[in-house]
Amino acid sequence: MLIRLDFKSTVPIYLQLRNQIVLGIGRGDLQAGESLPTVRQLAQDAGINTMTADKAYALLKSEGFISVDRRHGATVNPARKEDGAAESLEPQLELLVSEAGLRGISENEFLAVCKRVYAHMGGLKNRPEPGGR
Amino acid sequence: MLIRLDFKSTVPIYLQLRNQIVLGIGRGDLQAGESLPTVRQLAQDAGINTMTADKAYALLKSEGFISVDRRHGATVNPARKEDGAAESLEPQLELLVSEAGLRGISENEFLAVCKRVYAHMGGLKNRPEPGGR
DNA sequence: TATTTGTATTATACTATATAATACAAGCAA
DNA sequence: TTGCTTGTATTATATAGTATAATACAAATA
Repeated sequence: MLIRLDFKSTVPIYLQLRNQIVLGIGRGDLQAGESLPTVRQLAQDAGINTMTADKAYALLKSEGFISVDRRHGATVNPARKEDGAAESLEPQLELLVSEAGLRGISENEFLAVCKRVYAHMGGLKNRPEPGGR
Repeated sequence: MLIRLDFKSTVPIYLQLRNQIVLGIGRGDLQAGESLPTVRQLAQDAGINTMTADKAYALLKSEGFISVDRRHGATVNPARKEDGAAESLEPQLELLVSEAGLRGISENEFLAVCKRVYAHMGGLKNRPEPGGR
């Protein structure tokens, strides 16, 4: 998967890296169970320090999005239902909705954008059962 | 409007301040045309430095959300339609949707949360016409 | 005229971020 | 076993963002 970093951005590199990987999973570029490059490989490809790449992996690991195993390297975790996940979305959405409103975006427009985003994010289709092979 | 700051947070104070004001507008606590406290008043109320409060106002001003006039102080701008506003939402929503997906939230659940948020955000109801006094 | 306003300047301190240079134990391949 | 790669940790250093304090000033107000 191609990682693109913006060194001019105010967003820290390790966070950009983490976000790109999350987006990669959302888009379907990265599948559950798939291996991620080693921290050294990733750091070299992106032209950054090993510890910065490690920081991104550590964050993803702490969020439960990837598993790091010395034998298999880092692998993508399958989506798993977290308690109160929907509720924890609310604060972020409240801010986003408020900003959108100030920019003249109506509720219907907002929902339309959400649906449009889902339409081209093939990575997280509703999986029927986690047990399904 | 009550401003609540978390000094333990990694989110900078000036950003928390800016977000709280945006949320206040979204909720309806602050109406278009309404005056905001002076930077000195706000700084004193919140127990922070004047320049930190100023930084929040400067940001809100640069975003076009408030107007600062030496005669009337800072006032809330009415929502105005920006070109490409809906499109600029997409990157943020893509990330949020990806994160939600990884936390086991389906598209329908996500949309339900959006609607729930809109339901209790009275501040940005679809105004019929900007000219409608 | 005196006060309050937004805004700017300077200096200082703290923290987060990023890098470099190593180091080490666990696992793997020869 | 030996050598290599892995994730991870440590230490040191540099830079930038954030926050504060102490002033200052012109514009506007009372």
